[in-house]
Amino acid sequence: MNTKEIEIKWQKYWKENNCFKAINGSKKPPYYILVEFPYPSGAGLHVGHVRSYTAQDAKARMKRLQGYNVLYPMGWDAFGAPAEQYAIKNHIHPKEAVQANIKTFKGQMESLGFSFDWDREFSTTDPDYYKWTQWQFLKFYKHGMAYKATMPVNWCDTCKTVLSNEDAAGGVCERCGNPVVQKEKSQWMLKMSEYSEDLLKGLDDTNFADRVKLGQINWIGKSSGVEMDVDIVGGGKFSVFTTCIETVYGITFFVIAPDGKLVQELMPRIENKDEVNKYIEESSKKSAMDRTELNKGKTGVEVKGIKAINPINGKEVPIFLGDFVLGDYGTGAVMAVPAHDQRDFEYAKEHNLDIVQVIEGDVSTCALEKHDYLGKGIKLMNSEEFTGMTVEEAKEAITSKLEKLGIARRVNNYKMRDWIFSRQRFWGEPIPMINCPHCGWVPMNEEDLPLLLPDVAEYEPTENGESPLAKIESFVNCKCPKCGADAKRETDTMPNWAGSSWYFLRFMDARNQEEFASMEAMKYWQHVDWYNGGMEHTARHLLYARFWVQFLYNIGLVPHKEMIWTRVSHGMVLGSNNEKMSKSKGNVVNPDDIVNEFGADTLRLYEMFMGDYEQDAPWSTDSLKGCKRFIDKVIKLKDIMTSDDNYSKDLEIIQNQTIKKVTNDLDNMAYNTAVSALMILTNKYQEHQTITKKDYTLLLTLLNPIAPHITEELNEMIGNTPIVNFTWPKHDDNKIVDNTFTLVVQVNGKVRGKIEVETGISQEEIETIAKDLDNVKKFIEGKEIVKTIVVANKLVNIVVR
RNA sequence: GCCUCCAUGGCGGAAUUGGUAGACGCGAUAGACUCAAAAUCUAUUUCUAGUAAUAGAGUUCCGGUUCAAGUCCGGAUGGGGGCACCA
Repeated sequence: MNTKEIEIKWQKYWKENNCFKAINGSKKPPYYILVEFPYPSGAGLHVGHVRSYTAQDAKARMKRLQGYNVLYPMGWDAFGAPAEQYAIKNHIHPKEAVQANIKTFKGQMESLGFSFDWDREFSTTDPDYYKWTQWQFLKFYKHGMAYKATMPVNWCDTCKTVLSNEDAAGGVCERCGNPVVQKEKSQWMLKMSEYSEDLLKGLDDTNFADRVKLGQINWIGKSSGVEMDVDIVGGGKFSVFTTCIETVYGITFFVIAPDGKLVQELMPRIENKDEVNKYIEESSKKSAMDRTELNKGKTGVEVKGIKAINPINGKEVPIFLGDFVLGDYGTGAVMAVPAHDQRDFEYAKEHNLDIVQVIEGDVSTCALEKHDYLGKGIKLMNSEEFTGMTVEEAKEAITSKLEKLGIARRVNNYKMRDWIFSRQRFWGEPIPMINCPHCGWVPMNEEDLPLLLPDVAEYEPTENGESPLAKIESFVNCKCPKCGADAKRETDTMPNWAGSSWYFLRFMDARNQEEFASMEAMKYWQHVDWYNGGMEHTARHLLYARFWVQFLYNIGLVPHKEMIWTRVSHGMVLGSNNEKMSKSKGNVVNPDDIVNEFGADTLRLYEMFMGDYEQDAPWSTDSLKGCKRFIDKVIKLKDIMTSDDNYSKDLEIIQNQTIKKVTNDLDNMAYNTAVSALMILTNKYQEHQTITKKDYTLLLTLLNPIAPHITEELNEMIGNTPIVNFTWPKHDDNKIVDNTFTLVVQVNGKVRGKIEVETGISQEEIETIAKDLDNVKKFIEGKEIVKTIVVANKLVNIVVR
């Protein structure tokens, strides 16, 4: 059989008959299946894409046969640094590169027969789409959720560009190898931290797996503690946050951030200015992650001439600069209790500082930390009136006392920070803000959107790190929408995350020219039922998207606070050497080659069969061939088919078991076992010598979601109407259990015999049969039977002594 | 460093959630068909001993709970993912 011809034939049939069109407002129950839309890179579709798209495609195809109005859309996440880099390197406008790449991707997807509703396709780079991304940014701004702030960025002075932490790893620029410095930049920020609590609570309204929820919870990073004011000798004060206020008597120094405001305020009074400035200079070269690593957290320098006062006992203690404290996180200062915090302990040893123990236990070699002492009834020491209280009592009593003194407050602290929303890049959505010399920052009028990216070829980086847009005068110069004066546009663009934070809403109503999506459409679809994507996106992308949706909900623009119900993450397809596929390693498999040589159905089937969907799996062409062999077996079954239009009676049980298994497995993303069940059914059919038309049709139907082309073709050849119009089969619970089962007989938990017995046999009968087995007798003879445990329809365990 | 997930034959993996470890597939070995090869079909395939029945060992390692542990608990080792400008 010519797979290529069959594939093209059915792909054409599906397209011409609008088989996969989702209808807004349909009477059928809605079912929204989503895969993360890809970034259309020049490399073309990856076999990893094929894995997740096939998985969701199989689910979509089954759900349609089950009577659902299925929305399975596809689009393009095409803004971002890679497209810009590609453009600079190849002297091609990113717009053109993206268009060409999308064409390739789409052709590849079509060749694999994915049942996307292409009528809803869009790219985040379409003005029709980013108009609404900009419109939503204006909503953030108008509701006080967007603001400008000065933030440090990784800067490469050679490449004249801002770098990600990844590209700046180890303090050197990934591209040119020169040292990376920290540079202050004025950036647009979204007040995501305001949503910390809501984003935590919202998880209750989702069906995410526990580990996905945990990822979100940890990212938000809530901790309850105390914020305490600390006076400086000779005037001034700062505050610190701690979750361990019970150790307050153990403070022997404070550490403040080298990049914070406080050190600058204190500068005139600092005696060792040169030393301090040198340290500030050094730490500005390190990224946040390098700074906070525990084993590197011991560098620091004392701020001489200035002491802080421990508010609980009035003791004067030194202040240090330490780069493990970040200026833009928390209060930019921490209290240090070396006896009860390992990092402080090591810091104290390194800098010869006092260690004062305030909780009972051994602190001679390392700190006694909170996980060592909490919840164990351990008592305080060296803590004035609190000495002798348990840690838990003291926590409360000390907090109350400090509160009464008016120098401390109970607060919740969140790790999650505001979202840095500016990028100094060309290839992103322009931020629709105008800086007027008289009015300050003024939002564009909504009716003037979209603010188009200028259609010029000047996207190379600027000398000073401004966005390439800053060089384009026709873009920059404009009139203030408020007063009409000459003004200048914001030249930063949005991060790639912006467009992907709400695209799933647009798919619900993709051609709407009046709104980003109508409330009616969003109410009809309700939410994304299954959202599939990569592991690497389960924390941040999902959090950004949830934040965006919650904001839109709060201003009345979407119907629910959470618009994504279930999130699943697929494992990667690795190269056959078990490493990530990459050109440099030469282990890349191109899906086109596989489709041409083995057919789309074989590739789809193999990728579903290769392993647990949520785990990484290495590519194996041998295993792929095994899947081809399976499809050939299914084709050959046609030769033993009779025209009998009933099911074979003796295949009833295995058939009903397979229906149940495949249906459940497709629902639960257990594709590898669904395929395995179909292989077992096929093997049974083969042994059976003849099968009826009905038997064969059932197999083709169950296999159809995974291998749609060949099953449609075979189904047509045996005279049926297309499977795409079928109703999905249902199993009969009365026909999945055999009337006998294999009873497993154990003695002391070890299997000593197996015997075929009737289903539903009584406990007494089972015991009698079990004890009568020769091999069992050997092991129980002359021993006392302590007890006998029977598991219904499964096993019996005789415990002897 | 912090958070998190994972670890089962020669290989990919399965195990109804505490109840037969190794389903299904690959590979390998032997046989059938063939002048031959490929394809296909049949049989065997966790390890050790045994012709076999069967016995012993066995799910990264150490320990625990239980009649029963791949599954639950404690600890260790190794690997993947995330850590805020790659997406």
